[in-house]
Amino acid sequence: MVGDAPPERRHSRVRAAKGHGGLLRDQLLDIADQLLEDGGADALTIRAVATRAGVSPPAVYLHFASKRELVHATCLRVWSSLFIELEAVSRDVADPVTALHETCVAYIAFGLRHPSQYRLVMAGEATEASRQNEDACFRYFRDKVAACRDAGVPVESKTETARVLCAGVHGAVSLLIHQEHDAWPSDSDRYVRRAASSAVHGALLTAYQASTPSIADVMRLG
Amino acid sequence: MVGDAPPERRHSRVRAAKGHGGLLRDQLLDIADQLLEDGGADALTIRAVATRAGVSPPAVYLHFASKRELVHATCLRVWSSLFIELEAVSRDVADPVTALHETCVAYIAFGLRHPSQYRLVMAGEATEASRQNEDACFRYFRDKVAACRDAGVPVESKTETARVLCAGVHGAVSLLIHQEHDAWPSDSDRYVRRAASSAVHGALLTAYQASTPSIADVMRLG
DNA sequence: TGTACATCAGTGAACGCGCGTTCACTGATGTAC
DNA sequence: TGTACATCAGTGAACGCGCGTTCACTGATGTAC
Repeated sequence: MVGDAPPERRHSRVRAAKGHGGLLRDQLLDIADQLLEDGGADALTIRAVATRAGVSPPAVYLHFASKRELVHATCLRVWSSLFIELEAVSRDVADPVTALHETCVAYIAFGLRHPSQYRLVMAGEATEASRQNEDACFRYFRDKVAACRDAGVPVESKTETARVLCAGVHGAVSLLIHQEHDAWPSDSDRYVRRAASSAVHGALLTAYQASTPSIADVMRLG
Repeated sequence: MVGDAPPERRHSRVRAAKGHGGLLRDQLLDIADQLLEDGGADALTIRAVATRAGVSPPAVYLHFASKRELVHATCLRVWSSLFIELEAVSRDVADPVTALHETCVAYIAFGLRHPSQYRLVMAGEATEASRQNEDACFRYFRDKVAACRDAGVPVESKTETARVLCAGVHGAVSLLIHQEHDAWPSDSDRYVRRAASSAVHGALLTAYQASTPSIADVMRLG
């Protein structure tokens, strides 16, 4: 190297105009989301967010009282976009079982499309609001199950059935996102639909057929 | 306080006899397991293990080259005890579908009995050996599915079927262990059997019935 | 049987790291007089 | 129109924490001569 390197500006972001400090807040949340995508939950630190925003670490505290609150706000965004996708997908489906299935497909697909975000909201430490969202999600599925029952599908307990259903879709996401991406099934769409179908069939079948399955049992169904 | 407190011995463990340094290794692994149970993965630190063993932190390095290796050894223990329980449960079951179901029950029950250990091996960073164990576990389930097919159950792809099955049982564990313990279903045994039954029914049914489920579809099965 | 010595199972103090967080300060900008 | 001032959006340096890990050292013990 010849000569000194030019002194680098570490904090490159231009300061917001006087009434518009809140602009940084939105940008920080975008960056938090991006960091999750790039490096997982461990990459989501106050310092990393600040650096990528071109700002000093203390600047983050102008908008979030603690790291916990930043993470919390990030989680709320994830839940919100999940709910939007879920609601969009079954809005015009008349058959309640098909609607339930499409909901499951959308749920699993969302999880696989946003693995780090999914891990964060499901496996992260549970704040009060995040648990409320989990509950809301559970109730969403339970209502879909209730619609099936109203249409004549025999369901003994919609809560228990919804629980097993949630276990199925959650597992379909969770199983994959905890593995290397190159171990995923080649036909991702096929896997999603199959897992969703299995969850729906399994949950609804077990809703009134609670005995230990045997081969005669299974053969009769097919 | 009157007078000085007696100088406390920070490292209380009596040193092992000369040829028996390896005794500490086993004890450290027991303690690692216990720490997981008591405080989850975050509580598993070199310092905590050493402290609880009544030993200084560097002593741990006499038996494990790094924290990673300690964690790895802990994981291997977990896998090993899981396999033992899985194999015990279906050894004398003739009906292959029932055997599969009992395997699922044992898997889910194991996960719920050892939540922190389960999280560690499934959600922790994947070492080479831990992935080999995951593979072995998957193959175990796939072989059980193959046995069902050999007995006449129509299964198009045993790999895909096993994948969906694993998703089901994994989800049944994962869904609960990421929640507060007091949000768990009151009748844990009932939940386990129901989830296992759902996973088996769902996976085997979807093994040849891959179309989008509808209400007519479900009614016909019941 | 005595003794020098190698070995073994540890200790104690410290290092460096990245992290969340705090604190005193700054410099531009809109506003009241 | 000029100017003092309050406000706002930040900065820079530092603190304390727990962590994994290293390094020089120690003291008991079995063993060779």
